[in-house]
Amino acid sequence: MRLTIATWNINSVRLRINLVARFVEEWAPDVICLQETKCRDSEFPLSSFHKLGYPHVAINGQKGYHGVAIASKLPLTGIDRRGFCEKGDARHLAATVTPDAARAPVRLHNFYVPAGGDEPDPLINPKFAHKLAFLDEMAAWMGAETLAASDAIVVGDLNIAPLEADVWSHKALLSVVSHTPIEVEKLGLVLASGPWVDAMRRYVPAEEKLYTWWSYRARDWALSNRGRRLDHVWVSESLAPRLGGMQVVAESRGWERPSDHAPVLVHLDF
DNA sequence: ATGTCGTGAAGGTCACGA
Repeated sequence: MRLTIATWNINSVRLRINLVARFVEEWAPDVICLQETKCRDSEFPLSSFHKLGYPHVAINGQKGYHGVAIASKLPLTGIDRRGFCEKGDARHLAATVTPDAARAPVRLHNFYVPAGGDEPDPLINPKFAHKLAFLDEMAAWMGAETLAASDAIVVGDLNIAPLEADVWSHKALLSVVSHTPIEVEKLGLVLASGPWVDAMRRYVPAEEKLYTWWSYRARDWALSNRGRRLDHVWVSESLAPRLGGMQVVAESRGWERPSDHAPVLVHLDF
């Protein structure tokens, strides 16, 4: 069978539930991982997901900020939420899907890494310090738990564009939070806590521009095309041979009242 | 190129985070 997994920073799931509907009707992912749902669990539009064909939904929300969710056509087991940096933020959600009863299950981790504020100096910007600490804790925990030792996937808005071709201008963004060397280094340590494989870059060469986010502030996001690849899909090395394709659904950025992030889809063939 | 969004608590707009 083919398992299609999507990840999308939706920037308010309640405001954009109709965009979620349009996306899943056109792309029919088996599992959709959302970030920035921005609502309490009691406010989550659960019945909308049920009507869209996703009877299994795991949520980790909070009032107004952050929040992650996993909606699935297949049963979700082992639902778990980890807190990072003792902040009480809803930034992680894990669940297991079993695409093929004859195979080992796949563990899925959905992350929303802190954005980090504007000033790229942890000594004067507590939000940037939090982002760096979050990455350190992520690497330590993922390594200690050996998450990549069995079939596993990490998705989410990691809020870092690590490669030069992950941003519209490497030079211009070297001191812009999301592309600073210290963040890129720490994200590299998270990746190396695996072995994890950057699934998106299996399909687009490292030298080729690839974006998942375009600022709301551009007059014309498509014309200026000053994007960044902030959203990621990593698979354990054991799953890499199962990779069967990847798309960034950039057209969604042009939909009415869009999220500033586009969904990323990855296909796995079992 | 400091511009545009979403939320919440007010209170008919602003602060904050992104």
